[in-house]
Amino acid sequence: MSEPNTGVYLRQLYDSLVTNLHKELALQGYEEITPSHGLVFQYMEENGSRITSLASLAGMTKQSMSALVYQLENLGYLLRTADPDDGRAVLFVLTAKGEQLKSLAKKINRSFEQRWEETLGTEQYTLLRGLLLKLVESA
Amino acid sequence: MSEPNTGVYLRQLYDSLVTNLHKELALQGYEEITPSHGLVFQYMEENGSRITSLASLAGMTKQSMSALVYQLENLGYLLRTADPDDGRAVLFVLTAKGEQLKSLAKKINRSFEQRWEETLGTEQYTLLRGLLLKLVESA
DNA sequence: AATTTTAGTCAGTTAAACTGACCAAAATTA
DNA sequence: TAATTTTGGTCAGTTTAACTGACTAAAATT
Repeated sequence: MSEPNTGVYLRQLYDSLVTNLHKELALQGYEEITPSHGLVFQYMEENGSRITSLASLAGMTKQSMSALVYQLENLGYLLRTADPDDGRAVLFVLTAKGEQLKSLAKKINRSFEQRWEETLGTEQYTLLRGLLLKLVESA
Repeated sequence: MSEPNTGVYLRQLYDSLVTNLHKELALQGYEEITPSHGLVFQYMEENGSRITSLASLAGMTKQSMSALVYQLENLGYLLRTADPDDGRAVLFVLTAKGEQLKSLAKKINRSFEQRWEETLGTEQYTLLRGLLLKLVESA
């Protein structure tokens, strides 16, 4: 193979992060949590989110997002409440269990990224993040 | 949301690359090619690859890889030949159509990355690639 | 008041992975 | 060299996570 494209690097790094996260979560008893559940935690708003808004943030259909939140609700990570302002809508909020998982996941990812930071040095790692952010924002 | 982790950036950028690639390929008539087919093209060796080796490089089971190469064979991108040195094995090689697709995909990705390079400037983009490579290699 | 849009569900489909059981050829070991 | 184990691959069936289409009811618009 000649020069691998940047995409190959991006994918490998992202995969290693996700694999690590779910391996660690499984070790700590959260075996039922899958990568796609992560999207829900990532996009949940403080005072509750609607399926439609989660779906649009995560870039998937509301039917698919509906399935994800239904699973998380049944597993006790989310609570379904009625939206006081809109009789059609449903608001989901994180339960205590949900908050716990979210902060554990954050911790696991932070410590994994710590290894990246150590590999490059803090300065270079900050630089890397800045460059990535610039690309994300330019899209 | 507070500071997004680096993984979020990596995923967004990778997704945009893949989405662009398959949108462009579809426009040029390769609608039948899916992201997972890309793994085959990425890991194919010059003088033919075995299912087992492709599977291991791509990090999936041989059954799954078997399905992918079967599809690509039926679509005319791969040719199945017997391995002269091993009666159990099968060698797949790219057909002319397969080579064409591979080089088109490369071109599309290169020009997409070109936009990233323009956003950051060549120097910073080279730096970014170097940092990513360092992380990939440290794994 | 009638119509259209929006939030969400139900039902069914598809894509892409998985496991388990198996066969035949090759490699290893006794 | 014969018996056993490993390896390359297939077949059959399952699972996960997405999808589309058709629908209901509430809200917003005309």
